[in-house]
Amino acid sequence: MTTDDEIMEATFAALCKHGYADLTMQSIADEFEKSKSLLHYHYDSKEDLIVSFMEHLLENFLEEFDEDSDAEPMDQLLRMTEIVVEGDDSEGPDDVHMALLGLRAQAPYDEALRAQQVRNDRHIRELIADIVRDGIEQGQFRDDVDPERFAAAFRSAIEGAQSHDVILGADAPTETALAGIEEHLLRGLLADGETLEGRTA
Amino acid sequence: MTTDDEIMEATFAALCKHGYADLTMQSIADEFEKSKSLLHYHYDSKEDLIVSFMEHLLENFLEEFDEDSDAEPMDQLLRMTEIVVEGDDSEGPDDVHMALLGLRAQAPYDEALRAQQVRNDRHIRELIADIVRDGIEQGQFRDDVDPERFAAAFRSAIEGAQSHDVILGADAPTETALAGIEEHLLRGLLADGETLEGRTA
DNA sequence: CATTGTTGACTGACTATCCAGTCAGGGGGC
DNA sequence: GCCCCCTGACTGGATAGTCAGTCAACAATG
Repeated sequence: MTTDDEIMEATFAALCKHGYADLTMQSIADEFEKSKSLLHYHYDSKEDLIVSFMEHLLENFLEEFDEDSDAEPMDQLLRMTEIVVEGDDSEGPDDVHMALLGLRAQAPYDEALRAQQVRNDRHIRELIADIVRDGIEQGQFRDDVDPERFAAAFRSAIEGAQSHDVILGADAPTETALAGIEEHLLRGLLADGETLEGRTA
Repeated sequence: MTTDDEIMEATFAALCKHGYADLTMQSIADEFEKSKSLLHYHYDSKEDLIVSFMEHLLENFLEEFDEDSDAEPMDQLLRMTEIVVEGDDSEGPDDVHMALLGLRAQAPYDEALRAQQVRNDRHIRELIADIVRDGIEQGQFRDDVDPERFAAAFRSAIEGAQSHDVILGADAPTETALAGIEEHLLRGLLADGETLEGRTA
Protein backbone atom coordinates (compact mmCIF):
# COMPACT_ATOMS: atom_id res chain seq x y z
CA MET A 1 0.00 0.00 0.00
CA THR A 2 1.36 3.39 -0.95
CA THR A 3 1.79 6.19 1.54
CA ASP A 4 -1.03 8.08 -0.16
CA ASP A 5 -3.36 5.15 0.41
CA GLU A 6 -2.32 5.03 4.03
CA ILE A 7 -3.10 8.70 4.39
CA MET A 8 -6.54 8.21 2.86
CA GLU A 9 -7.24 5.40 5.31
CA ALA A 10 -6.01 7.44 8.23
CA THR A 11 -8.14 10.39 7.15
CA PHE A 12 -11.14 8.12 6.95
CA ALA A 13 -10.51 6.71 10.43
CA ALA A 14 -9.99 10.14 11.96
CA LEU A 15 -13.09 11.53 10.27
CA CYS A 16 -15.23 8.70 11.63
CA LYS A 17 -13.83 9.13 15.09
CA HIS A 18 -13.98 12.92 15.45
CA GLY A 19 -16.30 14.27 12.76
CA TYR A 20 -15.32 17.00 10.35
CA ALA A 21 -15.67 19.85 12.82
CA ASP A 22 -13.07 18.32 15.13
CA LEU A 23 -10.82 16.87 12.48
CA THR A 24 -7.22 17.99 12.85
CA MET A 25 -4.03 17.11 11.04
CA GLN A 26 -2.81 15.64 14.31
CA SER A 27 -5.84 13.38 14.66
CA ILE A 28 -5.24 12.09 11.14
CA ALA A 29 -1.57 11.51 11.91
CA ASP A 30 -2.55 9.62 15.06
CA GLU A 31 -4.36 7.11 12.87
CA PHE A 32 -1.30 5.95 11.02
CA GLU A 33 2.31 5.14 11.76
CA LYS A 34 4.02 8.11 10.25
CA SER A 35 4.22 11.69 11.34
CA LYS A 36 2.03 14.74 10.97
CA SER A 37 4.76 16.49 9.00
CA LEU A 38 4.44 13.86 6.33
CA LEU A 39 0.87 14.94 5.66
CA HIS A 40 2.14 18.40 4.85
CA TYR A 41 4.85 16.87 2.71
CA HIS A 42 2.29 15.06 0.54
CA TYR A 43 -0.48 17.68 0.58
CA ASP A 44 -0.03 21.43 0.48
CA SER A 45 -2.77 22.12 2.97
CA LYS A 46 -5.52 20.55 4.99
CA GLU A 47 -8.08 21.58 2.39
CA ASP A 48 -6.00 19.95 -0.31
CA LEU A 49 -5.97 16.70 1.61
CA ILE A 50 -9.72 16.80 2.22
CA VAL A 51 -10.53 17.35 -1.45
CA SER A 52 -8.32 14.41 -2.41
CA PHE A 53 -10.12 12.35 0.17
CA MET A 54 -13.47 13.21 -1.37
CA GLU A 55 -12.35 12.06 -4.81
CA HIS A 56 -11.14 8.90 -3.14
CA LEU A 57 -14.59 8.30 -1.62
CA LEU A 58 -16.38 8.78 -4.94
CA GLU A 59 -14.05 6.32 -6.66
CA ASN A 60 -14.70 3.77 -3.94
CA PHE A 61 -18.46 4.09 -4.30
CA LEU A 62 -18.32 3.70 -8.06
CA GLU A 63 -16.09 0.63 -7.84
CA GLU A 64 -18.43 -0.87 -5.29
CA PHE A 65 -21.50 -0.28 -7.40
CA ASP A 66 -20.06 -1.16 -10.82
CA GLU A 67 -19.72 -4.76 -9.75
CA ASP A 68 -23.07 -5.85 -11.16
CA SER A 69 -23.80 -3.46 -14.01
CA ASP A 70 -25.43 -6.24 -16.00
CA ALA A 71 -28.23 -6.93 -13.50
CA GLU A 72 -31.82 -6.01 -14.29
CA PRO A 73 -32.66 -2.31 -13.94
CA MET A 74 -34.99 -2.67 -10.96
CA ASP A 75 -32.48 -4.85 -9.16
CA GLN A 76 -29.81 -2.25 -9.78
CA LEU A 77 -32.00 0.47 -8.26
CA LEU A 78 -32.78 -1.72 -5.28
CA ARG A 79 -29.12 -2.48 -4.81
CA MET A 80 -28.22 1.20 -5.01
CA THR A 81 -30.89 2.00 -2.43
CA GLU A 82 -29.41 -0.61 -0.16
CA ILE A 83 -25.81 0.53 -0.58
CA VAL A 84 -26.60 4.22 -0.19
CA VAL A 85 -28.98 3.95 2.72
CA GLU A 86 -27.52 1.15 4.75
CA GLY A 87 -23.98 0.86 3.47
CA ASP A 88 -22.11 -2.18 2.33
CA ASP A 89 -21.48 -4.80 4.96
CA SER A 90 -17.84 -5.01 3.95
CA GLU A 91 -17.08 -1.94 6.05
CA GLY A 92 -18.43 -0.39 9.20
CA PRO A 93 -22.08 0.31 8.52
CA ASP A 94 -22.51 4.03 8.98
CA ASP A 95 -18.90 5.07 9.01
CA VAL A 96 -18.53 6.11 5.39
CA HIS A 97 -21.79 7.95 5.58
CA MET A 98 -20.86 9.77 8.75
CA ALA A 99 -17.67 10.93 7.08
CA LEU A 100 -19.56 11.89 3.94
CA LEU A 101 -22.17 13.89 5.82
CA GLY A 102 -19.53 15.99 7.53
CA LEU A 103 -17.81 16.74 4.24
CA ARG A 104 -21.09 17.66 2.57
CA ALA A 105 -22.04 20.05 5.34
CA GLN A 106 -18.76 21.86 4.79
CA ALA A 107 -19.24 22.20 1.03
CA PRO A 108 -21.15 25.52 1.12
CA TYR A 109 -18.16 27.16 2.79
CA ASP A 110 -15.44 25.66 0.63
CA GLU A 111 -15.52 26.05 -3.12
CA ALA A 112 -13.15 23.15 -3.84
CA LEU A 113 -15.30 20.80 -1.80
CA ARG A 114 -18.48 22.07 -3.40
CA ALA A 115 -17.09 21.57 -6.90
CA GLN A 116 -16.17 17.99 -6.09
CA GLN A 117 -19.65 17.41 -4.66
CA VAL A 118 -21.28 18.78 -7.82
CA ARG A 119 -19.28 16.36 -9.97
CA ASN A 120 -20.30 13.55 -7.66
CA ASP A 121 -23.98 14.50 -7.90
CA ARG A 122 -23.99 14.71 -11.68
CA HIS A 123 -22.28 11.37 -12.00
CA ILE A 124 -24.74 9.57 -9.78
CA ARG A 125 -27.86 11.13 -11.26
CA GLU A 126 -26.69 10.14 -14.71
CA LEU A 127 -26.09 6.63 -13.46
CA ILE A 128 -29.67 6.44 -12.18
CA ALA A 129 -31.14 8.01 -15.31
CA ASP A 130 -29.24 5.50 -17.47
CA ILE A 131 -30.64 2.62 -15.46
CA VAL A 132 -34.15 4.03 -15.86
CA ARG A 133 -33.64 4.38 -19.62
CA ASP A 134 -32.51 0.75 -19.77
CA GLY A 135 -35.63 -0.27 -17.90
CA ILE A 136 -37.85 1.63 -20.31
CA GLU A 137 -36.13 0.13 -23.36
CA GLN A 138 -36.49 -3.35 -21.95
CA GLY A 139 -40.19 -2.73 -21.36
CA GLN A 140 -39.99 -3.24 -17.61
CA PHE A 141 -40.56 0.45 -16.76
CA ARG A 142 -43.37 2.74 -17.90
CA ASP A 143 -42.39 4.70 -20.99
CA ASP A 144 -43.93 7.98 -19.76
CA VAL A 145 -41.34 8.36 -16.99
CA ASP A 146 -38.84 11.23 -17.31
CA PRO A 147 -35.51 9.60 -16.36
CA GLU A 148 -33.85 12.84 -15.16
CA ARG A 149 -36.78 13.90 -13.05
CA PHE A 150 -37.05 10.47 -11.49
CA ALA A 151 -33.30 10.41 -10.88
CA ALA A 152 -33.44 13.72 -9.00
CA ALA A 153 -36.30 12.61 -6.76
CA PHE A 154 -34.84 9.15 -6.20
CA ARG A 155 -31.43 10.48 -5.30
CA SER A 156 -32.96 12.99 -2.88
CA ALA A 157 -34.89 10.20 -1.21
CA ILE A 158 -32.04 7.72 -0.80
CA GLU A 159 -29.54 10.32 0.33
CA GLY A 160 -32.11 11.84 2.66
CA ALA A 161 -32.69 8.41 4.18
CA GLN A 162 -28.93 7.92 4.44
CA SER A 163 -28.57 11.18 6.31
CA HIS A 164 -31.33 10.27 8.71
CA ASP A 165 -29.81 6.88 9.32
CA VAL A 166 -26.52 8.51 10.30
CA ILE A 167 -27.90 11.48 12.19
CA LEU A 168 -30.54 9.68 14.22
CA GLY A 169 -28.49 6.55 14.85
CA ALA A 170 -30.46 3.86 16.67
CA ASP A 171 -33.61 5.99 16.55
CA ALA A 172 -33.62 6.27 12.77
CA PRO A 173 -36.73 4.87 11.00
CA THR A 174 -34.52 3.36 8.30
CA GLU A 175 -36.58 0.24 7.62
CA THR A 176 -39.75 2.28 7.28
CA ALA A 177 -38.04 4.75 4.97
CA LEU A 178 -36.71 1.91 2.79
CA ALA A 179 -40.16 0.34 2.58
CA GLY A 180 -41.65 3.72 1.73
CA ILE A 181 -39.14 4.39 -1.03
CA GLU A 182 -39.76 0.96 -2.49
CA GLU A 183 -43.51 1.28 -2.35
CA HIS A 184 -44.00 4.91 -3.30
CA LEU A 185 -41.08 5.64 -5.63
CA LEU A 186 -39.90 2.39 -7.21
CA ARG A 187 -43.24 0.68 -7.66
CA GLY A 188 -44.62 3.59 -9.66
CA LEU A 189 -41.85 2.99 -12.16
CA LEU A 190 -43.06 -0.44 -13.21
CA ALA A 191 -44.88 -1.07 -16.46
CA ASP A 192 -48.21 -2.87 -16.37
CA GLY A 193 -47.74 -6.53 -15.58
CA GLU A 194 -44.36 -6.05 -13.87
CA THR A 195 -44.08 -6.61 -10.12
CA LEU A 196 -41.71 -6.05 -7.21
CA GLU A 197 -42.42 -9.50 -5.76
CA GLY A 198 -39.34 -11.57 -5.08
CA ARG A 199 -37.00 -8.61 -4.96
CA THR A 200 -35.83 -6.84 -1.82
CA ALA A 201 -33.88 -3.74 -0.99
CA MET B 1 -35.95 41.67 22.34
CA THR B 2 -34.34 39.81 25.21
CA THR B 3 -30.64 39.14 25.40
CA ASP B 4 -31.29 35.45 24.82
CA ASP B 5 -33.09 36.24 21.60
CA GLU B 6 -30.19 38.41 20.53
CA ILE B 7 -27.80 35.55 21.20
CA MET B 8 -29.92 33.19 19.11
CA GLU B 9 -29.88 35.66 16.24
CA ALA B 10 -26.15 36.17 16.53
CA THR B 11 -25.59 32.40 16.59
CA PHE B 12 -27.68 32.07 13.48
CA ALA B 13 -25.76 34.79 11.68
CA ALA B 14 -22.39 33.36 12.66
CA LEU B 15 -23.43 29.86 11.66
CA CYS B 16 -24.52 31.04 8.22
CA LYS B 17 -21.33 32.97 7.73
CA HIS B 18 -18.78 30.43 8.93
CA GLY B 19 -20.46 27.01 9.03
CA TYR B 20 -20.45 24.77 12.05
CA ALA B 21 -16.86 23.61 11.69
CA ASP B 22 -15.56 27.15 11.89
CA LEU B 23 -18.05 28.45 14.40
CA THR B 24 -16.39 30.03 17.42
CA MET B 25 -17.70 31.85 20.45
CA GLN B 26 -15.85 34.90 19.16
CA SER B 27 -17.54 34.73 15.74
CA ILE B 28 -20.92 34.59 17.49
CA ALA B 29 -19.99 37.53 19.70
CA ASP B 30 -18.91 39.48 16.62
CA GLU B 31 -22.48 39.21 15.32
CA PHE B 32 -24.02 41.16 18.14
CA GLU B 33 -23.29 44.22 20.19
CA LYS B 34 -22.31 42.64 23.46
CA SER B 35 -19.25 40.74 24.50
CA LYS B 36 -18.08 37.17 24.20
CA SER B 37 -18.01 36.88 27.98
CA LEU B 38 -21.74 37.38 28.04
CA LEU B 39 -22.24 34.19 26.05
CA HIS B 40 -20.49 32.28 28.81
CA TYR B 41 -22.55 34.14 31.36
CA HIS B 42 -25.81 32.93 29.79
CA TYR B 43 -24.69 29.48 28.67
CA ASP B 44 -22.38 27.13 30.52
CA SER B 45 -20.57 25.98 27.41
CA LYS B 46 -20.51 26.16 23.65
CA GLU B 47 -22.40 22.87 23.42
CA ASP B 48 -25.07 24.21 25.75
CA LEU B 49 -25.57 27.22 23.51
CA ILE B 50 -25.77 25.11 20.36
CA VAL B 51 -28.41 22.78 21.79
CA SER B 52 -30.52 25.76 22.81
CA PHE B 53 -30.14 27.09 19.31
CA MET B 54 -31.43 23.85 17.83
CA GLU B 55 -34.57 23.96 19.95
CA HIS B 56 -35.00 27.53 18.80
CA LEU B 57 -34.83 26.45 15.14
CA LEU B 58 -37.43 23.71 15.58
CA GLU B 59 -39.84 26.13 17.24
CA ASN B 60 -39.40 28.55 14.37
CA PHE B 61 -40.17 25.91 11.75
CA LEU B 62 -43.30 24.76 13.55
CA GLU B 63 -44.59 28.30 13.93
CA GLU B 64 -43.95 28.93 10.27
CA PHE B 65 -45.79 25.82 9.16
CA ASP B 66 -48.69 25.92 11.59
CA GLU B 67 -50.01 29.02 9.87
CA ASP B 68 -52.35 27.18 7.53
CA SER B 69 -53.27 23.95 9.27
CA ASP B 70 -56.79 24.09 7.85
CA ALA B 71 -55.76 23.88 4.20
CA GLU B 72 -56.45 20.75 2.15
CA PRO B 73 -54.10 17.83 2.80
CA MET B 74 -52.41 17.85 -0.61
CA ASP B 75 -51.89 21.60 -0.41
CA GLN B 76 -50.31 21.18 3.02
CA LEU B 77 -47.89 18.58 1.66
CA LEU B 78 -47.04 20.81 -1.29
CA ARG B 79 -46.48 23.73 1.04
CA MET B 80 -44.25 21.67 3.30
CA THR B 81 -42.23 20.55 0.28
CA GLU B 82 -41.80 24.14 -0.72
CA ILE B 83 -40.80 25.36 2.74
CA VAL B 84 -38.39 22.51 3.41
CA VAL B 85 -36.72 22.41 0.03
CA GLU B 86 -36.60 26.05 -0.94
CA GLY B 87 -37.17 27.87 2.32
CA ASP B 88 -39.60 30.61 3.10
CA ASP B 89 -39.07 33.86 1.25
CA SER B 90 -39.33 35.78 4.49
CA GLU B 91 -35.71 34.98 5.28
CA GLY B 92 -32.56 34.39 3.31
CA PRO B 93 -33.26 31.39 1.12
CA ASP B 94 -30.68 28.79 2.04
CA ASP B 95 -29.40 30.28 5.24
CA VAL B 96 -31.51 28.33 7.70
CA HIS B 97 -30.82 25.16 5.80
CA MET B 98 -27.08 25.74 5.71
CA ALA B 99 -27.09 26.21 9.45
CA LEU B 100 -29.28 23.16 9.92
CA LEU B 101 -27.08 20.95 7.77
CA GLY B 102 -24.01 21.79 9.82
CA LEU B 103 -25.78 21.01 13.07
CA ARG B 104 -27.10 17.73 11.71
CA ALA B 105 -23.69 16.60 10.60
CA GLN B 106 -22.42 17.13 14.11
CA ALA B 107 -25.21 15.12 15.73
CA PRO B 108 -23.47 11.72 15.56
CA TYR B 109 -20.66 13.08 17.69
CA ASP B 110 -22.75 14.91 20.25
CA GLU B 111 -25.45 13.09 22.18
CA ALA B 112 -27.33 16.24 23.22
CA LEU B 113 -27.56 17.35 19.60
CA ARG B 114 -28.59 13.91 18.44
CA ALA B 115 -31.38 13.70 21.02
CA GLN B 116 -32.75 17.04 19.89
CA GLN B 117 -32.61 15.90 16.27
CA VAL B 118 -34.53 12.71 17.10
CA ARG B 119 -37.31 14.72 18.74
CA ASN B 120 -37.40 16.95 15.69
CA ASP B 121 -37.66 13.97 13.33
CA ARG B 122 -40.48 12.30 15.25
CA HIS B 123 -42.45 15.51 15.38
CA ILE B 124 -42.26 16.13 11.67
CA ARG B 125 -43.00 12.57 10.59
CA GLU B 126 -46.09 12.58 12.79
CA LEU B 127 -47.14 15.87 11.23
CA ILE B 128 -46.88 14.33 7.76
CA ALA B 129 -48.63 11.10 8.76
CA ASP B 130 -51.49 13.11 10.28
CA ILE B 131 -51.92 15.05 7.07
CA VAL B 132 -52.01 11.81 5.10
CA ARG B 133 -54.63 10.37 7.47
CA ASP B 134 -56.74 13.48 6.96
CA GLY B 135 -56.44 13.06 3.20
CA ILE B 136 -57.56 9.43 3.42
CA GLU B 137 -60.52 10.28 5.65
CA GLN B 138 -61.62 13.02 3.29
CA GLY B 139 -61.45 10.59 0.38
CA GLN B 140 -58.79 12.56 -1.49
CA PHE B 141 -56.01 10.02 -0.88
CA ARG B 142 -56.00 6.29 -1.57
CA ASP B 143 -57.02 4.29 1.48
CA ASP B 144 -54.36 1.60 1.00
CA VAL B 145 -51.52 4.01 1.81
CA ASP B 146 -49.59 3.42 5.05
CA PRO B 147 -49.23 6.93 6.53
CA GLU B 148 -46.07 6.20 8.53
CA ARG B 149 -44.29 4.55 5.64
CA PHE B 150 -45.20 7.35 3.31
CA ALA B 151 -44.10 9.90 5.90
CA ALA B 152 -40.67 8.30 6.20
CA ALA B 153 -40.11 8.23 2.44
CA PHE B 154 -41.51 11.72 1.91
CA ARG B 155 -39.40 13.23 4.66
CA SER B 156 -36.29 11.54 3.29
CA ALA B 157 -37.02 12.96 -0.13
CA ILE B 158 -37.71 16.55 0.89
CA GLU B 159 -34.82 16.74 3.31
CA GLY B 160 -32.53 15.07 0.78
CA ALA B 161 -33.55 17.68 -1.77
CA GLN B 162 -32.99 20.40 0.81
CA SER B 163 -29.49 19.12 1.48
CA HIS B 164 -28.65 19.03 -2.21
CA ASP B 165 -29.98 22.53 -2.67
CA VAL B 166 -27.65 23.79 0.04
CA ILE B 167 -24.62 21.65 -0.77
CA LEU B 168 -24.63 22.13 -4.52
CA GLY B 169 -25.67 25.77 -4.49
CA ALA B 170 -26.24 27.17 -7.96
CA ASP B 171 -25.59 23.74 -9.52
CA ALA B 172 -28.37 22.02 -7.57
CA PRO B 173 -31.11 20.39 -9.66
CA THR B 174 -33.73 21.68 -7.24
CA GLU B 175 -36.52 22.32 -9.74
CA THR B 176 -36.10 18.87 -11.21
CA ALA B 177 -36.10 17.27 -7.77
CA LEU B 178 -39.26 19.15 -6.81
CA ALA B 179 -40.99 18.07 -10.01
CA GLY B 180 -39.85 14.49 -9.41
CA ILE B 181 -41.16 14.45 -5.85
CA GLU B 182 -44.46 15.86 -6.98
CA GLU B 183 -44.82 13.41 -9.84
CA HIS B 184 -43.46 10.25 -8.30
CA LEU B 185 -44.31 10.59 -4.60
CA LEU B 186 -47.28 12.89 -4.23
CA ARG B 187 -49.27 11.87 -7.30
CA GLY B 188 -49.29 8.24 -6.23
CA LEU B 189 -51.11 9.34 -3.10
CA LEU B 190 -54.21 10.53 -4.90
CA ALA B 191 -57.45 8.56 -4.99
CA ASP B 192 -59.05 7.84 -8.36
CA GLY B 193 -60.56 10.96 -9.83
CA GLU B 194 -58.37 13.35 -7.86
CA THR B 195 -55.76 15.42 -9.67
CA LEU B 196 -52.74 17.63 -9.02
CA GLU B 197 -53.82 20.16 -11.65
CA GLY B 198 -54.05 23.71 -10.40
CA ARG B 199 -51.71 23.14 -7.49
CA THR B 200 -48.02 23.91 -7.40
CA ALA B 201 -45.15 23.31 -5.06
C1' DC C 1 -34.68 62.53 50.41
C1' DA C 2 -30.12 60.54 50.78
C1' DT C 3 -27.24 56.80 51.86
C1' DT C 4 -26.17 52.20 51.82
C1' DG C 5 -26.30 47.37 50.43
C1' DT C 6 -27.57 43.90 46.88
C1' DT C 7 -28.18 41.79 42.80
C1' DG C 8 -27.94 40.72 37.87
C1' DA C 9 -26.08 42.01 33.42
C1' DC C 10 -22.07 42.81 31.43
C1' DT C 11 -16.94 43.56 30.17
C1' DG C 12 -11.81 43.31 29.07
C1' DA C 13 -7.85 41.18 30.13
C1' DC C 14 -6.00 36.91 30.90
C1' DT C 15 -4.51 31.77 30.48
C1' DA C 16 -3.68 27.21 29.11
C1' DT C 17 -4.28 24.69 25.26
C1' DC C 18 -4.45 23.43 20.63
C1' DC C 19 -4.04 24.35 15.75
C1' DA C 20 -1.89 24.38 10.76
C1' DG C 21 2.03 24.97 8.83
C1' DT C 22 7.53 25.54 8.73
C1' DC C 23 12.12 24.14 8.76
C1' DA C 24 16.59 22.12 9.37
C1' DG C 25 18.20 17.98 9.15
C1' DG C 26 18.46 12.47 9.16
C1' DG C 27 18.89 8.40 6.45
C1' DG C 28 18.50 5.10 2.83
C1' DG C 29 18.54 3.80 -2.06
C1' DC C 30 20.44 4.76 -6.70
C1' DG D 1 26.85 12.64 -3.95
C1' DC D 2 22.09 13.42 -4.55
C1' DC D 3 17.34 12.93 -4.39
C1' DC D 4 13.31 11.46 -2.05
C1' DC D 5 10.72 10.22 2.33
C1' DC D 6 10.44 11.29 6.42
C1' DT D 7 10.88 13.38 11.30
C1' DG D 8 10.84 16.28 15.78
C1' DA D 9 11.03 20.57 17.39
C1' DC D 10 9.24 24.76 16.70
C1' DT D 11 6.07 29.16 15.88
C1' DG D 12 2.48 32.47 15.59
C1' DG D 13 -2.06 32.70 15.86
C1' DA D 14 -6.54 31.31 17.45
C1' DT D 15 -9.67 29.04 20.90
C1' DA D 16 -12.84 28.04 25.00
C1' DG D 17 -13.28 29.29 29.19
C1' DT D 18 -12.09 32.19 33.67
C1' DC D 19 -12.03 35.97 36.68
C1' DA D 20 -11.99 40.29 38.97
C1' DG D 21 -14.36 44.01 38.69
C1' DT D 22 -17.69 47.88 36.52
C1' DC D 23 -22.20 49.64 36.17
C1' DA D 24 -27.14 50.57 36.52
C1' DA D 25 -31.33 49.40 38.79
C1' DC D 26 -33.63 48.75 42.83
C1' DA D 27 -34.80 48.04 47.78
C1' DA D 28 -34.21 48.97 52.43
C1' DT D 29 -32.87 51.88 55.98
C1' DG D 30 -32.08 56.19 58.44
